Order: sequence, then C-alpha cells, then structure tokens
Amino acid sequence: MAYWLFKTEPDEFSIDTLRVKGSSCWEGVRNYQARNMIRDQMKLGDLVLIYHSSCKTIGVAGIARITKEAYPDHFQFDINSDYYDPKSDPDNPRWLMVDIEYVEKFKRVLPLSILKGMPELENMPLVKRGNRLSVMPVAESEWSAILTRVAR
DNA sequence: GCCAACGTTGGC
DNA sequence: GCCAACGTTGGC
Repeated sequence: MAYWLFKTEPDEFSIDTLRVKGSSCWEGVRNYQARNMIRDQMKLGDLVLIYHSSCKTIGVAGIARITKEAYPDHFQFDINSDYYDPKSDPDNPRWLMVDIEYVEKFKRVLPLSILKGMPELENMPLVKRGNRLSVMPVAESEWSAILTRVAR
C-alpha cells in the first residue's frame, strides 16, 4: 500500500466537507506529473493525507482512503466548470481522477511550520519553496513521522 | 496584496 | 527545439 498527499483549499473543499459527504471524487488535477501518478500508481486502499492550502491554518488536516482507481474526470468536458479543458478529446480524456472516502480528521491541523521543522520530512516536495504539486507521494517513513507528531 | 517559483504558450 | 512572456500557485 502506498501513501499520498492531496492539496485542497478548504474554502472550496476541506476535511470537514469530506467527513460530511463520506466519500467524493477528487476532480480538478490539471498537471501532467500529478495526472501520471493518478493514472499509474494510485491503488485501491492507498491512504491519503488531506492538506489545507491557501488558508488561515495551512497544514495537514486528516486522512482519506482511495476507493476508486483512475477514471476520466468528467469536469474537463463541462463547459461551465472551472476545470473545463477544451483541448481534451472525449475519446481520449486527458485528465483523470480517483475517488476517496473519509477516514479521520485530526484534532488539530498539523501546521506547515511544524512540518518544515521536522528533519524526517526534509525531502518532501511539500516543504520546499515554490512547490506546486497538488498531489504527491509520501514515503512510509514520512507518513509515520507525521502521524506520530499529529494530535489525534 | 506581494512576489518567487514554476508550468505553459506561442513566436521564431 | 529554444526561450521570452505570461498566467497560476501558494506561502507569507
């Protein structure tokens, strides 16, 4: 089983949104590197850290689990969606998504400032300046370091 | 609101 | 195929 981190802006979709919904598709990934990870590597049962970005309390907010492997993100064909991509061919969809389900909300968000200070996480793209990956792999050692540090 | 970093676009 | 310009991301 593999581990991942998904970024989201909690004003749009937060760990609370997922907790209330129970499960959800994860649409809107529009980056080829991220798309390839979704397509080639994400498997049923993989666990996902939900990370809140561009908000008051930036950091890791909880855990989700992948319940459906890669399939076409239909928002790319929805002309009214922010995620609409006129260049994507319906016969060969460019963008994919997975489904996830709620697993856990941490007692408190583990803030980015703490993550940055943890030597176990120094190789994570997340703590590097200018990182823009919205979906990234998490090593098992990084996963356990985070779960050891977080309030549950 | 600022700005650094990065990905994408398009002219050549 | 190069690379400058531009748009977006995302922390501060």
